[in-house]
This record gives sequence, C-alpha cells and structure tokens, in this order.
Amino acid sequence: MRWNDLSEENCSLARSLAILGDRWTLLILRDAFLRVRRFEDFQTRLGIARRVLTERLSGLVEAGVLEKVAYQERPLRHEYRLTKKGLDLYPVILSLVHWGDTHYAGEDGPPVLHRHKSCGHVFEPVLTCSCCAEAVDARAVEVVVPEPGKRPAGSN
Amino acid sequence: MRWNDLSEENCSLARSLAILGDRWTLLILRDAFLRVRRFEDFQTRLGIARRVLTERLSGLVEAGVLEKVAYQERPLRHEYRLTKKGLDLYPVILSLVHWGDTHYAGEDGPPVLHRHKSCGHVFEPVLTCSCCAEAVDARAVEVVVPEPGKRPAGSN
DNA sequence: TCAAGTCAGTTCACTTTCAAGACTGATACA
DNA sequence: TGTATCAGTCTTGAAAGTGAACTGACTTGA
Repeated sequence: MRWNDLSEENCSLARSLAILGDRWTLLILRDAFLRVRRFEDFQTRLGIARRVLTERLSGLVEAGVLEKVAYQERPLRHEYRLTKKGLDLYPVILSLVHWGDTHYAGEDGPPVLHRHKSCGHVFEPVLTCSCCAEAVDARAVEVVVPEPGKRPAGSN
Repeated sequence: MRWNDLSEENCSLARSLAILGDRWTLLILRDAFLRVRRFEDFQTRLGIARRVLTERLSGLVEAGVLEKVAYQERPLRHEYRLTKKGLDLYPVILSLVHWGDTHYAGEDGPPVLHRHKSCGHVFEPVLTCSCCAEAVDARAVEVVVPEPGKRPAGSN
C-alpha cells in the first residue's frame, strides 16, 4: 500500500496517521504545544533536515492542524500556530508522553511533569468514558460497527 | 538528527516515537488490538510489504510491546500478542481514533463506535486529571521540570 | 556604505528506506 | 505427486530522508 492511499481508508486511525504518522510530525507538534512557532526554532530544537521541516509544516497547514500567521512585514515572516484542530491533538501527545514516562523513565522519574492549573496538582492523564467517567482500558471496550443508515449523532 | 538518536533524547515523547513513530507501527498495533495475531493476517489486512512487516514485528517484540508465542509445532508457528506494555498503548490508539473521528468522519458518522462494557454505553474517550478527574486540555496544563534530586514517586 | 547577521526557505548530492513481487522451506492435505 | 498454508527472505527500482551549502529579503552596527 502506498502512504497516500491511507487517507482513503475507512478507518479513523488510518486517516489520523495519514497526517501524523511519520517520523517527525508529532515531534514538531510537541514543540508547537511548547509554544515553538518559528521555522528556525523548530529546526534548531529538532535538528530536522530543513527540507523535511518545510514539507511537514506545509503539510500540517494544509491539513488545518497549524496555521501560518504573519508576525512581521518587511521582510514578510510567518509563524506556525496550532489551530483548534491542532489543539485537539493534545490527548494524543499527552498519552504518548505518559506511555514513555511509564515505560522509559529512569531512576529520577519522568523528564517533565504536568500540572493541572485548575486543581493545582501534578497529575497523570487518565482516559475515561464520557458516559460513566470510569477509566477505560482495552479490555473494557467493545468495537461496534454502526448500521449504515443510522447516524449516531447523539453519540449514545 | 538520525532516527536512532531519538531514543537517547531526554523526552518521553521522543522515546515513545523511537518505537511507534514510523508509518506502519501504529497500524499494526491497531490490528493487534482488534485481535489480529498472525503474520499473514497482518500482511493481508494492511497490504504492507512483507519485509517491512517482518522488521516492524520484530522491533515491537524487541521493545516488549508484542510477544511471540508459539501456537503450533510442526511446523513451528508463532503469533504476536500484545504484552502489558502493549496494552498500555490503548489510550494512544483511542485518542488517535477519536481525533480522526472528530475531524474526518463523513456524513454517516465515524466508521466504528466504542462501547464501554461496564456501563454498556457507546462513549467517547475523555482525557482527565488523575487528581481531580476533570477533563484536561492543552491550555489547562503547565509543564513542570522536576528538581533533579527530588523523585516524584508519589506523583503529587 | 559595507559587512555581518537573521530568517525562511531551496537546491544538490548523496544514503536509507520502502514497495511489490518472486522465491524458500517446513509441513499438511488430497 | 501436486497443491496449499504460513512465515518469512531476497531482489530491484522508486521514493523519501539527510546534511550541507546556497538564496533572497531584509535589519543592525561600525
């Protein structure tokens, strides 16, 4: 299968990965969540080849994950900011970070901690059910293929 | 930066991506969560090049995400199963699926729904704070670099 | 006014990885 | 004996990535 065919698969994971599933994109987005916004800053922080960075950034803009905003004229310069769609990726990033923390943290614990501003505490992300608020894991979930005509607009 | 240097970065996301961050691995794991276990089944379902599949599966085994278990002798045949470490990736997969559902579902809604067995309802995954159980998003979180000596064993 | 610096790319010459399909070897089944 | 299954390996051309130098539109400082 070619990579570009992935976005045509009828699978939400495949469609997400068509945008995010290469070696650099999620690292770029990690930095974007850390408020990195400029080409040169991404490049120095990541050590990514400039051509690849150009391609990834414009791919993300095209996908609506980042937007290119002029921050000065003369010379015209742009920066890349997360859109709403990009901000929606936070659970993905945080889950990945948490998995890394759990399985690869050394003796001194994870490299960074996350503090929840509204309650003030350092926390770990927990994935829960929107319906009963319990934590969910793989074994607690069943996949349901919806009937074609029936739109699950209200979600339950 | 070379790809192999990534696992030496002091960043949990980079370390996670050193294992998961290529074009195929998360798709392989999606199928693993759908109880696909055999080489031939992965290959047919994904349309992945056989050599790449071989490499990815053995990489995942080496990383401890999958384990290779003999399911018959004569001829000796193995299957690949998610380990605990692999099952821990469920939030990552589910978050990616949910992002795809949110932004790429067509008129008929997302291609599959998820039912929480214990409450019986179709649900959406919500990332919450382990401390106050509120939903968290990017703006509600502050990154804290822990002091070197101080181990955050108790987590808050 | 001239040199140096900044920023956001582009170009080029390579190296690495991937895709597609044929092939292999152990065994079962008819 | 011939075909099928399974889990790979091998080969070859195509695609993507790497690193370093280069470009162009400015700004800054001497």
